[in-house]
Amino acid sequence: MNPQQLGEAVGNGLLSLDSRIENFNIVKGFLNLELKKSYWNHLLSEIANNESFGVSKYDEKSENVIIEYPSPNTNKPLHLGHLRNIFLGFSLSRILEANGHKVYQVCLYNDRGTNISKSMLAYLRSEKKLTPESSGIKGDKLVGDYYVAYNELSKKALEELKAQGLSEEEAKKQNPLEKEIADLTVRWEAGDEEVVALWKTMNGWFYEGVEQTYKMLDLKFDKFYYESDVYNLGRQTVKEGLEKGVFFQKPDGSVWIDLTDVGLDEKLVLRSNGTTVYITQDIALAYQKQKDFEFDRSIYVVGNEQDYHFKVLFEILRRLGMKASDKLYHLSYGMVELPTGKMKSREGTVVDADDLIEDVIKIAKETANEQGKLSEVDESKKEEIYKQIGIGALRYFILKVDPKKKMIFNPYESIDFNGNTGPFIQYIHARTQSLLRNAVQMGLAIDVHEEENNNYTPNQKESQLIRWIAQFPLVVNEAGTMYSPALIANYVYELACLFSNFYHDYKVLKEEDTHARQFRLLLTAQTGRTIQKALYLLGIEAPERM
RNA sequence: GGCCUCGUAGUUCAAUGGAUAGAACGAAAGUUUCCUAAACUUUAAAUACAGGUUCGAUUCCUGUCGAGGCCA
Repeated sequence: MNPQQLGEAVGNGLLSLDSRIENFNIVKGFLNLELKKSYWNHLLSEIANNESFGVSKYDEKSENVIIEYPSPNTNKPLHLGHLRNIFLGFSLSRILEANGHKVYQVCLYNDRGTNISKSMLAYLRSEKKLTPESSGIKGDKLVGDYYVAYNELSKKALEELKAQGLSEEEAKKQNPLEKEIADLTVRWEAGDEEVVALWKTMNGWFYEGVEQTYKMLDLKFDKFYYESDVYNLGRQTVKEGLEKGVFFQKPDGSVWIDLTDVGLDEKLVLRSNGTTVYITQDIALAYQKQKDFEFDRSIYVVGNEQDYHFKVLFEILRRLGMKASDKLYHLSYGMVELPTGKMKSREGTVVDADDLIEDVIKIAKETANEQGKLSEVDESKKEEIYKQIGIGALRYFILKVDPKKKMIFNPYESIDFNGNTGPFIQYIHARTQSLLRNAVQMGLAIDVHEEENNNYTPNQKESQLIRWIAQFPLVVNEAGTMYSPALIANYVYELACLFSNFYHDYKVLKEEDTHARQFRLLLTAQTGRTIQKALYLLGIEAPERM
């Protein structure tokens, strides 16, 4: 039997079995099925009558999912890279909820160590001893300023040493500031009151500042973890691991795990002096999270420069026999680079998160004013819409890219409001809402009953649109299993394009055939609803007008 | 040096191993007495290179070149 004959046979079989099929044809070894026109009316009504379309309910298949992001260091304010992290974590939380899971969002603050010591030292050395209150500077920015000040102090000290004839390396070794940092860190670990008090104060500034940024982005965490709480944990786990034979001890007393059989290395988990290392803390935190949330799945949103670290961590947890250790996932995303390359704080090329947010809102406002939009909306509402559009543009721009891939962001050009952008999709949504408002004014009600709509035969653009809307639940599912908000972004852009196309070619409210008008109103309502739901999953607001 | 990503129009991004590689920005031309022109319609423009597997490869494998990352 050749492909043509096989196709005929299968096609004829399906034709007799499924009443929804109108006809079929065979092209280049592909069997294409043509559905009956009435099928589309039926499908549209079904979607319209489904309250929870695209959203799964919590049931026996649902999981407790814990997702950790963006886990900043407390010595520097958030930048563009954190924004990608935040947008991904936030969107993925919503996507997993839509898949029926219970999602807990947590944030780990890396609040100790040499970085914050540097900011503290610069503060102690400064003459003015500025605080957020005295300076009016946002807390996280101020701590960051001190961090930068430290680097300048350090650079100056190095140059002085080099002027005395020391080599680069020797100067680094002898840098008195490095010793002071080490000293501060030791005093902090010993619980020195003065140091701990300053540490608390400066971290406090940071939290106050960064939480303003979180609020701007609608982030709400279920729990905050602090490195200072977990850094000393993990010894007990190491001990148990030794007893189980998962770890082994070297003659100097240090504890290791041998992962060479799975292509990784030998990894240190406890130093010979009994202090923990980074990964020991992560092991401890994993157990802490299990205790706190009894998760079935645990997701870490962390950049891809830590791929190796997470491979090792997950392998260790697996061997320790932690519950749900087969459901650990590192959502590894690529770096955000500038056209000039990587962001470097030393070269002052870091794009600050707050500044960027402020800029995009400003651009949204200017664009709206230029085009004379929103003239009939009152002032406070306008500001809210500018914010929704600006931040929507930023979120969409970053989320539409496959998380795994590194992306290039040009602060001056990337935020566009035309084309494949957040505002375009928001605009199409606003149009649907405008149509529906006008329909109400004209006294037209939308009828979702199938039999009413059956009197109309959808054209090709309409059936295409319905077909695409019907895909939505599948896409939500796919985005969840692939951990990829980009799939939702691509989906909703296509949806907006299809509607825009339909809207351009056909009248809705001015259509004289009442059956067609009713049908199109229902289609408009369902398109609007689906765009709104998809944007919600991306963390993007859908304004009623713009 | 070892390991891990990645390489698609001028630029930024798409494409479960499937049909003529799809958009957007930018470039060129056009659409407004018509439900929002942040829109719509045309045109030009791309799979780094060389092999292999397959009926079929942007996708999988090998090598070369190039970019980035992790480890020492």
